[in-house]
Amino acid sequence: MFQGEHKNTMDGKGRVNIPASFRETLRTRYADEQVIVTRDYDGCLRAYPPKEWERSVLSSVRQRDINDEFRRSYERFVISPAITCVPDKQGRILLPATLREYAELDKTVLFAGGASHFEIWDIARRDTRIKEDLTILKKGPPSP
Amino acid sequence: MFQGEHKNTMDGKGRVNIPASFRETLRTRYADEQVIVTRDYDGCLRAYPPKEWERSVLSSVRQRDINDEFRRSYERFVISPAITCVPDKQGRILLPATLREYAELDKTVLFAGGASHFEIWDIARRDTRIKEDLTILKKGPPSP
DNA sequence: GCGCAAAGTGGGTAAATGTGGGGAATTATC
DNA sequence: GATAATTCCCCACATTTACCCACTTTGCGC
Repeated sequence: MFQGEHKNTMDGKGRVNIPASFRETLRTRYADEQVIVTRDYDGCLRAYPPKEWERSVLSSVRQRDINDEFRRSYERFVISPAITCVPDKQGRILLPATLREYAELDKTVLFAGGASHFEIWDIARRDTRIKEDLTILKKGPPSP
Repeated sequence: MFQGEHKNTMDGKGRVNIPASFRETLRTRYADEQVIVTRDYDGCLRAYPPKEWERSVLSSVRQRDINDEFRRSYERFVISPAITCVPDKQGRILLPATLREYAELDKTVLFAGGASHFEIWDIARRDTRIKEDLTILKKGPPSP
């Protein structure tokens, strides 16, 4: 389980440290170090352990018809920019320029745990997003 | 597996470097260097390792009747402009003028990984396309 | 507080990757 | 057949990445 929010700083080379607790989860629960990072359509990046990537992303998209509009968009937007990141000796990953630009990451980035994945945010973006979420939540869930 | 998005620049002669990770995939997974490049009907180019070209393009089209309208269009549009590209010593391929013009490639081009092929895009075209994809994705998947 | 270990940050250097261009060989054009 | 254009095959250089080491900061024990 990836949980909690952690701020780490990205250096000039585009390297960021994965929070130790997330690395711990990767080791113990997935017997793996690497993660698959891609963009999320809320403006952040998402990282999955390879098993989860296969289980919750690839396999679900494959159930759709190959010419399905949603599937094609999803593949272009989510699948194709995905890259496998292997942490270096210090536990850092190098985020490729294209993903960094998309998520507007600069110095301080925020790692946010999800159940079986985690997100990587630019702080400012996350803040505005959280505010939006708050108003959505206060309205309450849709009736049905 | 071809994965990730990579920006490379095409020089005045029409040469572009294939991203190193794609070349790596070609070597290790296909024991080959060359790729077959053709047009895709989303406005970009598509490159296949020869084996995949045979497996996922040629063989599937051959299953259609030779007088089938779709097959005839497909052959004219996709099969016939295809050319085999062999990387030079630096790992670059020379894209023929006709394909370059079709995809409106000029300076900076984007290589986007697919499962068993990759695409070559003009950045601006890809961006507008991605924006469309984003609105499709935010609407959520169709009810199945 | 003090000390230790773990976590996080920064930078140097060699290798790998990407870019540009010259000139010979080949092909096209008239 | 001569000339122009294109392609191929080198070499040289710039940029980026991988790998290593060292330092600072944080958390936690006594």
